Amino acid sequence: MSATIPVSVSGSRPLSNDLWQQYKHFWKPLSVPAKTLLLKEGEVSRKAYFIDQGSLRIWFNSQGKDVSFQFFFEGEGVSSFESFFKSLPSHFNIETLEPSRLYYLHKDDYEQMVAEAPIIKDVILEAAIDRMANYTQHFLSAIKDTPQERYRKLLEERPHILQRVPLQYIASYLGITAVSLSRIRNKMQ
Amino acid sequence: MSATIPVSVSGSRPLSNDLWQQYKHFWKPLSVPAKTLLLKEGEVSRKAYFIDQGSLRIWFNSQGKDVSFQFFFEGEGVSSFESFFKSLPSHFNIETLEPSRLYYLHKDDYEQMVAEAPIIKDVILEAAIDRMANYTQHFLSAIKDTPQERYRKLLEERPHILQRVPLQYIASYLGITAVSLSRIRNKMQ
DNA sequence: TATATTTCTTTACAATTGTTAAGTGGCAGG
DNA sequence: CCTGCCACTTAACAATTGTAAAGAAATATA
Repeated sequence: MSATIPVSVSGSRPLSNDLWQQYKHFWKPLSVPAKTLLLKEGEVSRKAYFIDQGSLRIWFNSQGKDVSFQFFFEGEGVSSFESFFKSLPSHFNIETLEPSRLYYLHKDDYEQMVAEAPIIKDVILEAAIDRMANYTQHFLSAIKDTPQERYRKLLEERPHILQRVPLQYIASYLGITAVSLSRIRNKMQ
Repeated sequence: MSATIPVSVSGSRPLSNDLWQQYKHFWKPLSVPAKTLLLKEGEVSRKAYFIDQGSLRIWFNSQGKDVSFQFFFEGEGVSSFESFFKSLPSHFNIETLEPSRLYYLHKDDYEQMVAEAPIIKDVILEAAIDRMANYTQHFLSAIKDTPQERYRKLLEERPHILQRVPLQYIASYLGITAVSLSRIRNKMQ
């Protein structure tokens, strides 16, 4: 495994530690082509993923429209947090953007892991709080910034996204149409 | 105390249980007038609040503009989650909208509580995941719905907000100006 | 390489929103 | 009762965005 298994299971930065190393054998390798659906809207998530190579996106269907919600790359963990931890139907689809080499943790193995080492829950709680802070920032940006500002911030803070994610997905992520994003890009020369 | 101390400490529905009842003496009563600042942007939160009577809002300053982020009412817990649990400077202000009767839990007492009953962390984790699901829905609505639709949903799902929160605050919460909200309201007769 | 398919850009027009400023109504304090 | 303050509405105009359709560019597939 070239990247380190992260503490987070839903998109936070990777954060290795002894505890996690101890249980990394629970993570199983998986290689999939682009556009592979790893989790389908409405299904209960039984797996948390870690990206060794490639990229994923989380999206959902809104009145026939494909709306991207978040993008993930090497070294990041991905899951439908609420679905995985609470065994509820997922509101989202999880799909590969590129051919990807992944590791996944099955819910049964996760259960065994926390049964053996309950302290792992602290790690999960911290990850959940981090995730929440992240979503909060997303939401705040959506209500306080214009689409131009959101695009400019994305360009500054996560330029790699622009190089690896189709613009139509980025447009829906910014809450605008592909046409409007194209105009914004044109205006910024 | 007329309302039950909730499991959540950041806005989820109240959810009493034996465990929580056992520690409810840690919560101290506090009565404050309207527009009282309970937590200031940049400060580290040392208290989590529970609303017995009245209402609160979380807001922040964005380039001189007052942007409301969330509203809370009787029976709800309120805190700057990340600030309280991770002792980081808060990104938000917490302020009363109306004269309010509150209960608060000091961070020191919270520490003692989880030291005595570590299982309370499970409850916190669940609350955190609930919060996250909530923020997620907020964000999704912000990128997929028009301001009209968001206003219509607010009217349907949380009509009490319209009756107790000034429209200017609701406008910023919806990501639009007070003028635009007024037009939308007018258009919907 | 050639062709097909997908992605992105451009255009024109309608609809929505922001901005600024003026006007209306309610409410509290003197 | 009056005055001032605050919240909300309305108006006019500029700017932005959505929609639909056509065209250009890039990518995939044979």
